[in-house]
Amino acid sequence: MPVKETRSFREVCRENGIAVTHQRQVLYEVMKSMDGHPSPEEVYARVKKKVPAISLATVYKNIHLFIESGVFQKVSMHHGSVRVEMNGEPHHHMVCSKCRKITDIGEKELGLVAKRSRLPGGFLVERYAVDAIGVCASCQKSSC
Amino acid sequence: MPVKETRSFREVCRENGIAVTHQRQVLYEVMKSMDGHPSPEEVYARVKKKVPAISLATVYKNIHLFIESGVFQKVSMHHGSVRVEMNGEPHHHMVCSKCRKITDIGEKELGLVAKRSRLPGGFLVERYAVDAIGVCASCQKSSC
DNA sequence: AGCATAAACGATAAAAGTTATCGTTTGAGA
DNA sequence: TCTCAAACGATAACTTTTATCGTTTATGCT
Ligand SMILES: [Mn+2]
Ligand SMILES: [Mn+2]
Ligand SMILES: [Zn+2]
Ligand SMILES: [Zn+2]
Repeated sequence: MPVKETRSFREVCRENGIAVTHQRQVLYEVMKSMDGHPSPEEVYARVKKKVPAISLATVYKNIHLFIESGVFQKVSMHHGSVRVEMNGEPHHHMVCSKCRKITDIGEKELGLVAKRSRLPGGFLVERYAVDAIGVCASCQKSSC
Repeated sequence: MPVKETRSFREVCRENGIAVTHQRQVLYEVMKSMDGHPSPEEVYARVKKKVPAISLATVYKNIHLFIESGVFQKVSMHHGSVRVEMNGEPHHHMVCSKCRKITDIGEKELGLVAKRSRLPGGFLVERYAVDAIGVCASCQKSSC
């Protein structure tokens, strides 16, 4: 069973043209075993137990690599510096995955339906925030 | 017309029990005039043209104050450090506004949105990311 | 298996974003 | 006008992320 896991990781690397290093492999397996939505520091703390000499920079570099390769994803497009919303009207956002531009869009234009105020686990909903993630018109034209 | 604006800002301050300082007032008016979703640094650059001696710390402190008072909002709950998603199944998130915990929820349990792949302005949608923002069961019990 | 080379690694400095500290200034109520 | 808590500016400190660079390692080719 570790054999199968190893083979599948090797295939992932082969597909994406990246080398199979010891650090990379342990990182991949540790991350796969983690629940929730850890930060790079949390991943670093975990993987350090198995590879004590690993560098935080290596963790960051490989998390980026995994995300670029589609092996894992980012929880949100909105990490980094805080952004302020001055538009008091309830609305949602279109987020361009190329240029990261955030554009307002009303609920009606979005075609949004069905709003539950209670969700499984007893979660009480105050509001919904929807991101339509894709490519803006300007980035579709320019082939960058 | 500047008189009316001033009065409304004074009322906002009165309602929230905060002092009407010169910096605060200019900051409020500059921010209200800004489109999009600026970062604190962008706000700072703008307000500095009108109050050159203002400190970046003052900008940060007042942005927080405005957000806490509900005058303005944050674009997203997900600023700060990047979080990695290892759950490959398509899903959305419940985000607790008290403890900030992020919990997975499937599309079916959520009640979901309509799926338009084209949005106004020629935006091409790749996927939707929905945050149900509210209070988790644990934070409902504890009255903190 | 041995070799060459590009990629990856670890250590750490630097950059970016944010918060804390502290002495000085100012707004609000008496 | 006077008093004092609140707010301000300057800047140090902290957090998160990226860049740099010398060393090590994986890979493809004999
Ligand atoms: Mn908006
Ligand atoms: Mn998730
Ligand atoms: Zn774009
Ligand atoms: Zn909570």
